[in-house]
Amino acid sequence: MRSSTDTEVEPYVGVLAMDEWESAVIDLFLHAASSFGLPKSYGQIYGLLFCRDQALSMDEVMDLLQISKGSASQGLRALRQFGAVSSTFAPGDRKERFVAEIRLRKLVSGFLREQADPHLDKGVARLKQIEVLLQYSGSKDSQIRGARRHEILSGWHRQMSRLLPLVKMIVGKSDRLPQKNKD
Amino acid sequence: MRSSTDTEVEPYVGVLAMDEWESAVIDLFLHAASSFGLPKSYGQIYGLLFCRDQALSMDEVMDLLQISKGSASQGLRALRQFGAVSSTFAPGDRKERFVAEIRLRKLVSGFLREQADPHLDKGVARLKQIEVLLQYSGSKDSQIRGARRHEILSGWHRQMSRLLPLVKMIVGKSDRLPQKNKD
DNA sequence: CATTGTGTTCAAAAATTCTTGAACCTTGCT
DNA sequence: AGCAAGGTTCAAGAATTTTTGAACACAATG
Repeated sequence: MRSSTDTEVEPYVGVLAMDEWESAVIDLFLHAASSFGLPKSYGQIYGLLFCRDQALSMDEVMDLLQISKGSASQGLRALRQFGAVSSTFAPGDRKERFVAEIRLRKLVSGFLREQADPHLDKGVARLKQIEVLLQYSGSKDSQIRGARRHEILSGWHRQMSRLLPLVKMIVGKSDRLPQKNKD
Repeated sequence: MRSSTDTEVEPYVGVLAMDEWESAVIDLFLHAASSFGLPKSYGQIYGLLFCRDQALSMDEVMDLLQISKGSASQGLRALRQFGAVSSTFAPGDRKERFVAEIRLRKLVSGFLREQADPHLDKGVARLKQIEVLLQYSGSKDSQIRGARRHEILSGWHRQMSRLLPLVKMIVGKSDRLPQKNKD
């Protein structure tokens, strides 16, 4: 009574349905994702997994969220990269199943690792590049001005480099809730 | 020797030219902007102003950056909103002139104020909405699961609300460089 | 070793976001 | 009031990003 080729003549909310509150949570993460500059589908996928107690397969994600295979595959891969979902292979089953990471510390540090750290690294290279160009600079005046700007940027870079680890620390404090904490 | 209707038959890098290091700085901010989810033109405009000692008019920004009137206008408005640029009216001149805010603390707090704070506020509303939907929820089981998720999200929200002011504080510390500091 | 179940890739389509520029305000000047 | 300079708006076009789905790869199974 739940073959997956059910029909396509009607709205088809999926054989596997969601509660309204789940849709609201998914919507919340959809908006959160796009405000972080991530594709909306990433947010949806994370949101769905966040709501569920048991791990879901890619098929279930596609079905519940009504998204394509490609989106599901790419989204799950990216989320795993961030450390926002982890996967398990149920013994005796070929399907990979996914669960959401719900420890804020892990989410934040994964996000920073993937998004902020690379930028800081590229920043170093860019600062060096500016330093080089400064030599060729037109007037002496411009050279001095450029040197000042370079100092400022270096200072900013240094501060950001200090801030990020601090954020990772702070967010970790008192992460646990009254509920069970499988750490 | 520097009329603004000069020619349009050649590449036209602008009568007002930039040094190479300035282009590199502008490029740096262009990338930074898009990694913050802001339009690239915002980054370019900020970068240009960041490089300069004297305030620039909108015309000069358009000319140097080769961007349209609309982009310049909107970009400058948005940057002012963030507190990333400020404008002055030179006495006896109708043109508005712009300078970049160089203090990292100001930049960060402006960004957080415009981007993060609104999200936290909307978050409160969303949490309430979820709480409501929870009542209608299908099974008792789903209701309990939903209540747990609601708790988790509330905890996250609380932590983020604590973190942001802290970040604003931390970035402010030792903002000044060897150079003069007009604070 | 052909087949089936699972998941990945990637070019093309769809959706979204950014930029442009012409029309339109507003203000100050004569 | 008429005019011109300075700036804003916003619909349309351009550019970019996201999603899709069909083709592909891989491994386990009969």
